[in-house]
Amino acid sequence: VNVGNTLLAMYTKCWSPREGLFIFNNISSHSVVTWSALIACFADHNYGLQALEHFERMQSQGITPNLFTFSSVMKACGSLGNLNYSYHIHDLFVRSSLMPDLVIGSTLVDMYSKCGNMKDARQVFDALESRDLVSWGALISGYSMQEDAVGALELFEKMEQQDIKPNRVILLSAIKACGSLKAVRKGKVVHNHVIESGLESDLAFGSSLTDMYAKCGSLGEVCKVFKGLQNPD
RNA sequence: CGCAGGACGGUGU
Repeated sequence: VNVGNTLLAMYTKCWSPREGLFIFNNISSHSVVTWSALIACFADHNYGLQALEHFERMQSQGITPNLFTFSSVMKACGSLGNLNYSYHIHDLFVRSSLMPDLVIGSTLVDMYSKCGNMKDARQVFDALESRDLVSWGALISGYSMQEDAVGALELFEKMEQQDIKPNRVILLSAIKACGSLKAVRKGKVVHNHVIESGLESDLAFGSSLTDMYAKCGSLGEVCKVFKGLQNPD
């Protein structure tokens, strides 16, 4: 069977690593696109080691990684929590002379966060030339995952100051941080963002808000969330 | 003209 790059590219996310590898093995000629698609497939399914292995193999075939390759390998480093390889891939990227884009930027932030290295995550974030909600979200949920609720809320407030509207992912992390800090006042502010964004009916917020208010000891607010009441004022 | 890469909460296991 010979499957074209286009087909490979189209369905990467639907395939298990097993299927992805099978398809890859049945393609007669490989390019950076087919290699990257395979590595992305591994990375997506938390097969970090296989992603790194195949990245090494790709390089040994003399194929030069592109932005797609790098972002997938960085994602694999994050899921493995492999800080050494993270430094390695970051270094390779810098020396590649590829121009970093938004995806690379937030992937790096996420990679260092998942390795537990918030210092580098923050440094990358601060150095980004442009940021979108994913970049912000990667760092905020990084702080949140590392149980640095203060860091998460500080960043959230920085967003508010810049009038950047938080999205679902960011709000979820902020709510979690408010719960850890028992910051009920801030929690209500975040709750208002949720309402303004029309996300109250999202079931994820029901349980996160309930958890947050419960940790804050605000049982009245818990009831309101349950009844799906809007904030009167 | 399509076409491969990025952040995900609570609970339980």
